[in-house]
Amino acid sequence: MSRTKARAALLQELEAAMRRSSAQGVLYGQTVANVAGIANSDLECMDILYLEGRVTAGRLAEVTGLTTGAITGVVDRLEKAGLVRRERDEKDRRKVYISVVPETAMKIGQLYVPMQQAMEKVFSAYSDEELRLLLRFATEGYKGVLAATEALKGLLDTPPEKRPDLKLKKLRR
Amino acid sequence: MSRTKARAALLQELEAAMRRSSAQGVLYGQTVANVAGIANSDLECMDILYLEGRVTAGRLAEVTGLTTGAITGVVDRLEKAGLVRRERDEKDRRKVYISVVPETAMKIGQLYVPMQQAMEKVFSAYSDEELRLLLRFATEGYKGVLAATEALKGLLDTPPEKRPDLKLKKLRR
DNA sequence: CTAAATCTCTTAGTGACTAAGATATATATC
DNA sequence: GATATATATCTTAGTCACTAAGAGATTTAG
Repeated sequence: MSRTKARAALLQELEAAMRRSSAQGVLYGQTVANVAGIANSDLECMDILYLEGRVTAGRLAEVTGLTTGAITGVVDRLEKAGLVRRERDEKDRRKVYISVVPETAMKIGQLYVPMQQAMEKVFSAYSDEELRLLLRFATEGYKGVLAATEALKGLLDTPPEKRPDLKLKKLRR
Repeated sequence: MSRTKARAALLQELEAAMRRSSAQGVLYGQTVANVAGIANSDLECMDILYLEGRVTAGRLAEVTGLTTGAITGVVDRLEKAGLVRRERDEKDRRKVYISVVPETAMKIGQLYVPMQQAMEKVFSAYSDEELRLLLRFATEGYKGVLAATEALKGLLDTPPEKRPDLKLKKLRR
């Protein structure tokens, strides 16, 4: 087997492995939402709030791909559960900032403990240098996926009949 | 800063980076489902079928965490779209095997091309040895997440009042 | 042969979503 | 400063995928 062929096989295995683990990651998230008793998108928004800090309702819609109307519902539910707070922007009173209530949100955070422990255990087998490689990959991978998402969204804006031969019409509900 | 503290910081960064990229992965999947015009769970099932091959309806329910009733709906929609076929098991006629229709499912596969291209580009910057490290990590990470999911599911089966101090009752709808 | 178990499907009801438009506030133009 | 347009969120009506419960079909155990 040639050297390049070995690499191709490696890449394919890698793709499958990543697909599998990311699928399992999705299932973990679903389980968290289930245990917490909140909807999946609600948890997704909590995650965004955790990563981005205080964000506007519109920004949540933008990032999640939900309509602003749906976000109103998400925030209503999260607010009722005491997980977030609505705060009107004093400078631009149309805007509503959503921020987490740390004391309550902590309880959600605890549901990630099994995951963190599992990952710590995995990480413990790697040297600092190896971890830096993984970090580099995660960072670059994120950018790649982000770009790919934008590319794919581009297809949505292209009128269906002009899309490059996917012929998806028959698949639509 | 001590050596262990540096590592702790590295681990934290790594966790954030992985969280971000996996969240973006979820969004990519949502976009695929959107462009294809199928529901999110329908796509998830297509993914499972791709990874596991021909599986029973019950197995789909098990892996996705949906009820068997919901799976009936998923398979109905996928079958109507021509993406899968139902096949009764001749040996045990209660079972229904679901298998993809390759010619049609290919069209869904094409929606992953932007992602594959992005990842190829990322991978191209790594040596074979580095890729092997990534593969090892993806494989171990999968096992870790799988175990963590099971651990978390365990909480669901524990009666709420016996759960280790999460006090989630107030969060339930 | 009967009872229990297993696997999928059906039904009724619920909840989260979209599309469209209402409301409130901000910015631009005259 | 008044009017028109733009922006940000919320409301409403309708839709679709989900769950819970149980029915139907088949297999396995006694």
